[in-house]
Amino acid sequence: MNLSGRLVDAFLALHETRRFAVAAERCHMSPSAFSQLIGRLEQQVGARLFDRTTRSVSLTPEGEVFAEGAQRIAAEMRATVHELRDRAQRRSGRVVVAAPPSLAADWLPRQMAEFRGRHPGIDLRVADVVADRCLELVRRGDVDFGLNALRGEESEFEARLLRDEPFYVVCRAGDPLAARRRVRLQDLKGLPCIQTTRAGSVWQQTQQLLQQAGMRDTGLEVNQLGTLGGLVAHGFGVGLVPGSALQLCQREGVAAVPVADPGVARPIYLVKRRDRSLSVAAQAMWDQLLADAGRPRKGRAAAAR
Amino acid sequence: MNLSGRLVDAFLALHETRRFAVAAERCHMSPSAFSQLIGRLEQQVGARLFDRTTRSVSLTPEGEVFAEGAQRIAAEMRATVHELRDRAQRRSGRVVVAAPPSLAADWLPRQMAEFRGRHPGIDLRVADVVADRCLELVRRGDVDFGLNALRGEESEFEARLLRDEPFYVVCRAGDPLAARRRVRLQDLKGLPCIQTTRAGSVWQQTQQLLQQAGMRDTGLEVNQLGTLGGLVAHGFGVGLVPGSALQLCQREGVAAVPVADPGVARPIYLVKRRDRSLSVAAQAMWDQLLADAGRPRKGRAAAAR
DNA sequence: CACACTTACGATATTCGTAAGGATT
DNA sequence: AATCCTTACGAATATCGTAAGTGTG
Repeated sequence: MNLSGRLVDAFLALHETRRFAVAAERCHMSPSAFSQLIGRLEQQVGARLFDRTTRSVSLTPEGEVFAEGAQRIAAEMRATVHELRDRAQRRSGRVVVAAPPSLAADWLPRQMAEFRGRHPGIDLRVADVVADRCLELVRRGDVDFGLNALRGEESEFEARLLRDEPFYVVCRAGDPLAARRRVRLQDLKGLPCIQTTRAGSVWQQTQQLLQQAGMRDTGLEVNQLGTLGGLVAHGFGVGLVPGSALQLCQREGVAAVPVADPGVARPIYLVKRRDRSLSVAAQAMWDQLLADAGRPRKGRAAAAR
Repeated sequence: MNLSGRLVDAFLALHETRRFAVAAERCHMSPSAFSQLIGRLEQQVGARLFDRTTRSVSLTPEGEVFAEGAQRIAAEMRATVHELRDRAQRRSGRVVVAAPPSLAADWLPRQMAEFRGRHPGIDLRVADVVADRCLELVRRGDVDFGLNALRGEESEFEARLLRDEPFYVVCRAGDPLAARRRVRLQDLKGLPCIQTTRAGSVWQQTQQLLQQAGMRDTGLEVNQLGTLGGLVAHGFGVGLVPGSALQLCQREGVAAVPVADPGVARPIYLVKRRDRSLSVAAQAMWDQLLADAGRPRKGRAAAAR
């Protein structure tokens, strides 16, 4: 017993047209092949489905029973295949990406807008989370992939470096540092430092840098970069933030200067579960992000002013 | 694009077992063939459905989408095919037969009981109607076939003679006729006659006979044969009824004597629509009735007493 | 190197189309 | 005689199994 979509379609075609010849044509077949096909169908279901004389074709009582099932089967098949085709063609689907607040503030939305232009049918979502939760979301499958400074366990996650973000010192506009085109870590020695939350990747990375640089710990630790900007503006200290986060703390009276030391940068990885492949939609987004990273960098990260 | 039941089953098997080899065996195939089959499926739906390394097999996001549809499709197919198989095997179905009150009173129920014994799953119904409505029910498809003294239009109906029923004269037990083993029409001359309803086949046939015999019209016309029995018992006249109807008018003080004239009989036809075939269930009943008619007649129609 | 899926390729089975056959009007 | 479905039969296609190949742990 093996019903095939073609068998069902043929049945329905004959049911509707009540003509072998017409139904055969609709199914792109010769009348002969079509007749044999109906014969096979009847044999497979074990009952005659059509009463046929040369004059008329009509359903037997069993045929009527089958017709109802056939319609449901055909509908399910159509729906399922279409759904899948749509996803494969990127005409539908959903992509959920986890990203740190810095990237979620501007760069990622820009990417999403571009993606939406290309694939209007795909539903886009973003989970803006601190680094700590990013890998967790990826692991649980709550997001398709994540943008993160940590690439996770090699065995569990698959990561691709998207780019390295330079760090910036955020200080008061009046600060001597603000006049410089770039600074080095050693220049920061003894300066009061405002930290971001420990859950974020920035803290996890800058913690080392601050100690290397010998900066002074103010004890201030903010969850939102906007808060950092405010504290800096009012003289509580300086901050060390990656380029993409600049916009969030930039404001009147605040300046930013890139840190020039080689190797001082925040990597941004695309991270996915190693054991699961991306949906077609997610893969398209992943590819786009990667392609963008490969493009010659335009004036990203509103350069220091 | 052509989904087949096998393809869907294979998909589900692999989904459940997560092993090509095991799933292949469950589908009675070599691992190789199974692999190719999954490959074809993926090609047909246009998306990769499984992530497979030699170590593990799991669904892709598209595979998960497909899995839901596949389960519905498989369920529909199973249900539809089973339903049809059951009907073809006479394990389910329904038969509705139209019959005149006389046959519906005893003979038909007996046949139905026998049929039910053979095919307990088949739902049996009977429409006990006068001859006038019988063909109408058959025409409208309200019944699968009818038992009737009229065979209907040759072009519209297909009829098979089931048997010829002899007529009986129903009279008071004290009547001189009651003592005879059989009578002839000529013996009835001048006797007061009680008729059955004009809508029934009995009236339609006996009307002629009564005139031939020269009986006297009492003006009495009953709908129920029981009424006829009552009228006869109380001396209102005699009745002329077919064998199968005897039981309905038989009672204390009433006797019945067969009419011996050759050719004086009521034919009982099985009648169906010519342009529609019977359901498997109905055909089985039809065949049984026909077979019974062919069997040597046992003491049907509680002989005259 | 052992296991599990895939690919190659010849064998087999289905399915198709052309053409002849049969039935109905 | 015309129309429409079915059967016959060789051809094309699809599917299968054996066996070799490939990648992973």
